[in-house]
Amino acid sequence: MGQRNRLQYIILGLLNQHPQTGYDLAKAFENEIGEFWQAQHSQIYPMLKRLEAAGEISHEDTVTGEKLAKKKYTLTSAGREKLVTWVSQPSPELTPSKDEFILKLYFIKTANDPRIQPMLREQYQLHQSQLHHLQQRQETVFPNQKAIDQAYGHYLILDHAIERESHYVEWLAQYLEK
Amino acid sequence: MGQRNRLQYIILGLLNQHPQTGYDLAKAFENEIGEFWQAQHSQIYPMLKRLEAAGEISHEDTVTGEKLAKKKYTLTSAGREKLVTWVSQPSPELTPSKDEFILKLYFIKTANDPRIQPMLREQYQLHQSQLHHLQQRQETVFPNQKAIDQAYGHYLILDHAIERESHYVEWLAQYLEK
DNA sequence: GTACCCATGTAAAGTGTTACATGATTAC
DNA sequence: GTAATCATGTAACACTTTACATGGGTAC
Repeated sequence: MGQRNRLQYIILGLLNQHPQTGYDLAKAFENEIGEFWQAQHSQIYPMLKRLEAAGEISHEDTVTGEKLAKKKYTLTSAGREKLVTWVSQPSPELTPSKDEFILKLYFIKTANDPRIQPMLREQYQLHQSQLHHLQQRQETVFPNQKAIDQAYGHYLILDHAIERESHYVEWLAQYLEK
Repeated sequence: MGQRNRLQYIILGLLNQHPQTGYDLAKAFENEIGEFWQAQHSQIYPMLKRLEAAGEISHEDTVTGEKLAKKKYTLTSAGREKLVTWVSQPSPELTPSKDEFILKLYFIKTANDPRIQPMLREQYQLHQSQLHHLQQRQETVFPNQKAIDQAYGHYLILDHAIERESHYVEWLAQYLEK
């Protein structure tokens, strides 16, 4: 990963939805898109500066209350163009993934090793609760067809995340002893 | 990711299966376990030095042909202990994943955007061919029950990878227009 | 008044990729 | 002989996380 600087495009994409602050972006990386990309604020703020220096975004200071200064960032037309180009480009590479639990299983040689079942149970609970969480979010964010139509992309990735978790849970259950 | 130095444990786990060279390890990160962890030789060789300095592995020089020197690494008892501890430890965190294609979908707002179908088709082909590749590997590596019993962990992770790809493909197909 | 969240930033350290470098062996 | 693969290593750079640092706003 890395070195292709995908983060910049994701920030452009998020800002294209509506102008937001760095703090808002950091929240988005925990919620809406957290299933498929992560970034901390320490990575976001410098990137916003870079994008602004490159003329792809601009900011407006807004003041809440006494003097809390926020920087609300917006795409420039150059930024919007760059975003469109990125989205239109093919993504011909499989996403590498790193799953520590699955690897631990790999290092267990025999099917009757007593460590397997507790490990499976732990992961089952972990993914089951994540699945519930995602399903609840789907119910609240997309209660009807209209909500889906208005944020189709968001619907797609949430649906994908739910499918992924649900099959992970099924796979675990298959090897769980009753 | 990072900062927990998982790579060291994976190397210990691989060496525990049988003594190997850094080159062999690099190959393993492309093949057997490439679905769930990746590392280049530039990361592996320094790690081998670190592990050896820490007394967790040791190496033996072997010479093939005229003077090709290989370093075959083996676990020490300290290394084996460290590996067992790691495997026995819980893995209570969900694996973060980064999927550029899914994110691009997120930035497309409407279901009838003309970019969606070509993107889905591209990913369909990509994951379909990956699925075939994994299925073929399963057939050749695990032709019978005996092979499964002898490398149960390997069987599990290959099975998991196949399930994952196969559901990814199904998910894509669901949104593909005929 | 205090705990929690909003809000922005920088520094340090760790992890990972690409490129640089070199040489031996094997299959054609 | 030459291309592909085996084999080992370092350097530079890019990316990511954790920690350091600061201050305002809001709910109890």
